[in-house]
This record gives sequence, structure tokens and C-alpha cells, in this order.
Amino acid sequence: MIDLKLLEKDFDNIANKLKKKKVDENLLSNLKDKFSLLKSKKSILEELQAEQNKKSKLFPTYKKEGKDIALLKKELEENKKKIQDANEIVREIEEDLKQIALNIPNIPDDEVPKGEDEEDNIEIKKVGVLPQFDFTPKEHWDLDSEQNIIDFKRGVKLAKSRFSVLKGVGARLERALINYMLDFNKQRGFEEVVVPYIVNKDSLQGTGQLPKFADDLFKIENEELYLIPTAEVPVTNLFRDEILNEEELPIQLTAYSACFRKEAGSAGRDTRGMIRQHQFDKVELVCITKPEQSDEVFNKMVSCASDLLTSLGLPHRLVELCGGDLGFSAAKTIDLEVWLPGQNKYREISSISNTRDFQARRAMIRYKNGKKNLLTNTLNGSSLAVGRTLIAIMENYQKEDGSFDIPEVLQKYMA
RNA sequence: GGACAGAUGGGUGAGCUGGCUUAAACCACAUCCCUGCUAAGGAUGCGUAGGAGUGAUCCUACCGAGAGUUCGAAUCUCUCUCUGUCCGCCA
Repeated sequence: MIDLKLLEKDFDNIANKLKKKKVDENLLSNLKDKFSLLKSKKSILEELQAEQNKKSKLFPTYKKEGKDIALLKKELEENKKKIQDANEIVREIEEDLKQIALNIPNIPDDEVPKGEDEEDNIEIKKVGVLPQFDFTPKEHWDLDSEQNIIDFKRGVKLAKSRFSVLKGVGARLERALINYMLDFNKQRGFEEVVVPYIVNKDSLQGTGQLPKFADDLFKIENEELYLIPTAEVPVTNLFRDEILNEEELPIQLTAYSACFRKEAGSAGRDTRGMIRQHQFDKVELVCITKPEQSDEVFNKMVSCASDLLTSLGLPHRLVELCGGDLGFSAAKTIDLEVWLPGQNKYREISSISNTRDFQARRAMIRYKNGKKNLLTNTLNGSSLAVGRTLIAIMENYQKEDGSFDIPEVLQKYMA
């Protein structure tokens, strides 16, 4: 959530920064005014409450001294009505304020490039050598036209479009990749956790998926529960409403989970193949840090994911997202895009974000710094999207007859 | 899913016949003092959020969550959530 005190103090600067994310300045000034209004109405309420408290305490002494309490009582009854009215006003403003504030995205870092959409993202570097073929490389669905590895037809039969079934080598490769990624991340200092795939509203609000992006989530009928769109939600919310010890930071975790997304806004995009599914596997990295640690940890996460791709022999590039393409909660994001020879394109396989204190403020994740409780920073990133890694292997390691090799590092996991 | 019991600060835990509670006490923790060595004792401080003030300090809210009764609620009433125990079901 946006820091309302900062908004009040430094309005022009923040409004200017949020232009990169296309936030309307009028909305922000409205928010700022509401915040000031709330403070003044609240102090009126508190004065009334103070009076009520003070005078209520007179009753025992009045009774002891045998004084008449009728007048005092009448006075307090009237004051009580004033309190109720004032309370109603404060509550309305608070509700209103919260609705606006929760829908304002994070402020991008200063060095985030300006831009509208993914066309304006900046390539930072390319890693690895593109594979050369003396035939025309195929897309993954053409490599497996019999659907012996990825069975899209039956996935649809079981659920609906954008679901699939992995079989044989496909199923084993998926599991091998998950295990390999978790082991790799562990070696880099990330501790593994296993978390629920269903979470409540508070958790989703903490990481920023709610209230704004309810349409992207699968909701459990008749319950305030949702399937997770990413392990980032449960893993980050592990520390919601907690005050951590300074010494335990940075916390560096990794988790495998299935992820569930409605893909509401992407009708018609990537309808073929494994790229965009309603259910997919992902190994995630989540870090909770002190603010001054988060840039260093961010870089560590990026190199972890990039080195993982390199170790699998997958050429890729690092791309810094421009303001317009940045996610709701992110202050800065670097995407890793893997080379898909069948598509002759780089495609996103990992997205690593520093949310600074945006999620921490929503989820109240703090740490004790001497006497003060300060907000942490939270970071998250994929390492990696497993299904996309699987097809990247199929396409990059393909042979003319449609078969493909398994990267060396995975072979012991396939035994 | 059914029955019963419970939810109080970092932990344990009293208060729960409404106002002498400003949430006791103990433990843990921090600083200091005394002592002088398989240790012991003492003093002070020690929840969260918001607000006012240069500051000491003061005000408001919070005893699982939300509503209600009352001049006044940790304490009474209702609803919900969660935890424990027993039963049922289940990998």
C-alpha cells in the first residue's frame, strides 16, 4: 500500500513518479484530501471520547459522596450521541480511503525506464549461445504431435481449455525439474517451504492481488478462500502481522507450488501449447529483508534464476520492465526470457520483483530495529516456471526426428 | 460434520458477581547497582496503532473478530472465526 503520510508530505513528487504507472493525479489528490479529512475528524472524535471517559469516572465518587447523578448522566447521554455521529463519519471516510488506497499501485523506482508496454522494456543482457539447427526447429506441440508427452486434448476433457496432462517423459521431466530447481536454490541459500495452495482474502490483500484483481483468481464456492495464483502469496504472508528480529533478516525462501490463474485478460493469447495454462507448476523465491538489504538480495535472486537457466543450457536474456509494464505491487522488475527456437522468440520464464515496503505495509511485515518497528522489504521471483522450462528444453534440445535430449544436470533426477 | 471447553501483552497466567486495573503476578529480555565465582540478590525499563507537543509528557483505540446493552465493558448479550478434547468420516 502507498504510504499516506509520505503522499501528504511529498505529493508532487509521488504523483509524478506514479505517472509512470499511469495513475491519475486527481485520484491521488482525492486520496490525500481524504487522509487529511480523516485526521481532523478523528481528532474531533477522540476529544469527545476523552470527555466521555473522564466524566464517566466521576460516577463512583458521586455515589460515594451522595451527589445527584441525574444531570451528569443526561450530559453524558448527549455526548454519547455526538460520539456515535462522529464515529460514523470517521468510519465512512476510513472505508472510502482504504478502498482507494488499496487500489493504488506501488511507486516505481527512479531508475525504472519510462514506457507504455512490453515494447518499451529494456534488454539488459543476453546469456548463452542460441542453438543452431540444420533443419527448421519445431514448436513444442509439433515435436509431440501424438501428445505422448503433453496431452492437451485430455486436459481439456478433464477440466476445460488451458488445462493439460503430462505423460511419461513429460511427467518425469516436470518432477525432475522441480527437484533440481529446489536443490539448486537450496545451494544458493534459500530454505525450502511447503505451503497451502488455498489462501484467504487477507493473504491476497497482503500481497496485492486483492481487491483489484479478483477476476484473475479461482475462488472456492461459498467460502472466502481462493486458489493461489503463485506461491508468492502464501510464502510472503507467512510473516503477515509479525514483527521479526533484525538478526533473522534477510529471510530467503523457496517453494514449489501449483499455481492457478483464470487468465481473464488474455483471451486469444497463447491459446496453443503450454505457455499459458490455468494450472501450472512454479518454483518460487521469496525474500524478506531490511530495506538496505533489498537491492543486494534482488541481484542475488536474478543471478540465481539466470544461473539456473544457464546450468540447464538454456539461452535467455534479462529484460528490465518499463513503468507501464510493471506489475501492481512491484517497484522494480527484471524478467528472464528464455529462447524458444520453435517460436524464434524469447519468452518470459521468470519475473523477479522488488516490492520495497509495498506488500510489507499491506501485510504488516515488520522487524524490530532497536526500539522501533520498521517495515521490511519483500521480494519475489520465479525460479522458474516449470512448464515453460519443460517446453524450452524440448525446443532447444530437439533433433530432426522430433526427439530431444535431456540436459546433463537433470539426468540423475530422471533415473 | 456432532458435543463440550477455551481464546488476555514475547511466554506462563490472574481478573470474568461491570467503576480502587493505570490489565496484577511470574518468567524472558535490556540497562544499572551490589557482590565476587559450579552462584545469588536488588533497582529501573519493557505490547501495538494513531494523534498533539521542541521536549518531559499527554490523548484515543486495541484483552480472538464484529455487533449490542450501559454514563462506564477484558468482565454482560448475540453472531462469527480459530484452538483443544471426545465422537464420526477420511489419505
